[in-house]
Amino acid sequence: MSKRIERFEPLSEREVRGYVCGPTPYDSMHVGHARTYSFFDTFVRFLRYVGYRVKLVINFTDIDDKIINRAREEFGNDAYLRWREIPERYIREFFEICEKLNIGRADHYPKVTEHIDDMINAIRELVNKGYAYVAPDGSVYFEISKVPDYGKLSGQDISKLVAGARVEPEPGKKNPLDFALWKSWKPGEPWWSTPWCPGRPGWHLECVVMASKYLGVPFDFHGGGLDLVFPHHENELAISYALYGKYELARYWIHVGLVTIRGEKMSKSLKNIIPVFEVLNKYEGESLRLYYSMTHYRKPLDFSYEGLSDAEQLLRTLYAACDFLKQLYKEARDEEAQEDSKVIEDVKKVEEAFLTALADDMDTPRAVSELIGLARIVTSRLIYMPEKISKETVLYTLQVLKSLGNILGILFKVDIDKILFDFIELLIDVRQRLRRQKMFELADYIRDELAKRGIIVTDTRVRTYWTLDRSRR
RNA sequence: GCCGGGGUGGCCGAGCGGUCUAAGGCGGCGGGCUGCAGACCCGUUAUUUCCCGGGUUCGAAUCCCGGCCCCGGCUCCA
Repeated sequence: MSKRIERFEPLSEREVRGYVCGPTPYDSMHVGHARTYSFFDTFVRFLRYVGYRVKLVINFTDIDDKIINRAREEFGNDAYLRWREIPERYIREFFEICEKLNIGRADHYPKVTEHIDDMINAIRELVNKGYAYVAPDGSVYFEISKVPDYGKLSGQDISKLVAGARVEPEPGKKNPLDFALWKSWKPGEPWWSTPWCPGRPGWHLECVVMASKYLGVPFDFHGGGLDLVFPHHENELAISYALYGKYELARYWIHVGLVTIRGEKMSKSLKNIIPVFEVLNKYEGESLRLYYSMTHYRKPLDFSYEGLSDAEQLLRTLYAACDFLKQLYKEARDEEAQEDSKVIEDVKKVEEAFLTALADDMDTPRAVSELIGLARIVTSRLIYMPEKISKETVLYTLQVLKSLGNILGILFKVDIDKILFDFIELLIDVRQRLRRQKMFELADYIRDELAKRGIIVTDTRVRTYWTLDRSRR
């Protein structure tokens, strides 16, 4: 609310409760949606890493104009009977994409259609308290002028908003800015019955109702895309003020910057929307995940495949470091060694810097660069001195690399099946023997054939290291 | 019109009053390692500089004022 970066202090000592505005499942998720959910997943992982219990709720607005329209397009006159297929399909897709992007499960995924009664009760209360009124057609509107601070969250001045070009006054509204809590039924639309009229819920109210049901009010953070600040979150805040008497639905509001394409916002009219599945046809979700982390969450992210390829390559470097460590482990000493304390100290420094970066308004780009620094320690120093470090130090380094990567939602495919690992090691050993006997043709053959299978071999003066390319599809 | 967010190297992107002779990545260049190769390693790649013009300060990319430009929001929006 202050428009400033504030120190994050949860309402309760050990637990953080958060609500993220989920999708309206009427179409495929695009790279902008995925950015938002990826960010909050990283945020939650970070909070957990530093010791909080986190309760996260992400909702589905599964009844809405856009869903009805989509159903009409697809099913024509059957839309009335089959509209539920639309949200079902896209909610399924949402979860598939979350899985590919390694976005962890929230604690609850409430749906509007499963909370109609709660919403009706809330509307009744709002009407009784005088914050809402019933229009002649039975629709119920929220009266924003009853909320003194309306506009504070988004920094809007209501007197100026009225003049806004895009406000299309609806009959029955006292003020064009009043918004529908309940929309009266029109032919062909789904409906639920209420004391006012058959119809369906409007946008905004559901988030307040469901957040309060699953988290209580106020809760710690409320998030979503930047485009939700106005009117959505402003209206949520107004509703919660009316309902709970406090102009504070959530302690902190976190809004993720929008994704642009060549500097412009993705939109249907510009036909520049990039659905997540399109990206996932060419890249691993993990690469996209890292790509997101390379831009600070509050900044706009100008999506490009070039940038994504950069991220993919970085990810290879990170995995190479992990794989090298596992091979290094075999060569490292059993007992404590000369360089151990120095290495451990350096690794700890990186870990600290990484966490400091995230504690500073979730500076993931800085965190990424720290993580790369850690990979560099491995690929430029450690692999050349197996005799100077202990197995324990190698394991420790690997564990830090993995767990820091895990906060960013990456490096979750480090483990390699033991049989595969041993098998590759065997081939590497055979190739080494061939090289020693100057049978380079055969040695190169092995290297090439391994490369075709995504195993990249690197000869160094101490050992031949190899890495599995996880970005291959 | 009103309200936000921005403008940093060839590109992406950190930095938010001194440690900036500007992190990190990509790309370029040079080299190393190697039998060769590399998605390996090292070095180098902004140096009258951080959109422009003023100002504050011992000191500014970082703060203030004034411009210019870009993007977004103003009931479809993550």
